[in-house]
Amino acid sequence: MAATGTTSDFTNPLESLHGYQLRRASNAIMADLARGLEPLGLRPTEASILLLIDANPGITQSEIGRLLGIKRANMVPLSAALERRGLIRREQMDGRSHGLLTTAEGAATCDAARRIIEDHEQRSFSHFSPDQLASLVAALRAIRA
Amino acid sequence: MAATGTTSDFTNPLESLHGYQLRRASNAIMADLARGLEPLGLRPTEASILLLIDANPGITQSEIGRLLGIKRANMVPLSAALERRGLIRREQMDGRSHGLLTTAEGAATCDAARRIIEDHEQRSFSHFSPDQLASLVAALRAIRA
DNA sequence: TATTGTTATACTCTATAACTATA
DNA sequence: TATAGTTATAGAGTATAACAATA
Repeated sequence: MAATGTTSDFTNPLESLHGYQLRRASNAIMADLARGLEPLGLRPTEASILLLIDANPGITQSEIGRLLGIKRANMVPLSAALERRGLIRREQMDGRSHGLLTTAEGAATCDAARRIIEDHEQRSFSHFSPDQLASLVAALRAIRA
Repeated sequence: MAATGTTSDFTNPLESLHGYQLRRASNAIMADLARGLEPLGLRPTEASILLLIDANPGITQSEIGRLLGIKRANMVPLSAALERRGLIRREQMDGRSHGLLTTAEGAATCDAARRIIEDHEQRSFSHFSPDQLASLVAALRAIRA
């Protein structure tokens, strides 16, 4: 075959691996979302934490970590950054734990993030039929568990 | 509801996002594969490079990077580590590029990696029907593009 | 001019160990 | 004893900018 540039002259044995396909798709999706959120100064992880606090006022760092699969220790700089930027605040709970809440600015930023995420989801997944999407999500949930 | 520990008392708005499901599934899969490859002293990225060299003797670093989505600059320490361990060797091509080849030990390690990866794929994806797997791969490829 | 390999560097995410204070 | 928050640290992966040598 002539080197037209449309295909590769190399064989990629990874392409037949489902795990590889999953990783490449995930990386592509996350990179696109990161670009979308950039104007807000939020990374995907920070946005996910903000959404979770907004939906669960008073939730603790540890609880967020459990829900999102983020280690307790790694939650510290993440929530500290959101607090420093005035997007969330802390409220003492029982002496060893604080509940997290969005500030007015945080709630507004959260709304903006939600719109960007929705737009991103539309762009990324609107090509699929409802049936295809349902079976995709079912597969992804099964893989996670 | 009583706090039985079987469900969460919190609402997770991320769960309805396909991108989030994709990332969590990808992270779970890659963590499992990393555990499987650990006895070989290979990380998933290193194993993927080794497989690609074994399937394409003489392939260059830059070509591998293009196929796997790894930047040229980031390929340097990766192939250097494989060479230092005696799993691959370089062969001068045209003065500015070298072809990469697996050594005998590298080919053997590659075989072992392939077996571990196959086992991992079986464990992770054998629950799905061929139809489900085909539509999953089609979806993941579409998302990547 | 474009490409290969390289160095240097920084950022994001993840992981573990260990400590304090509180329940 | 278990949990919440924290500090310190390390390791993967990814990103950009810049350079020399070569095509």
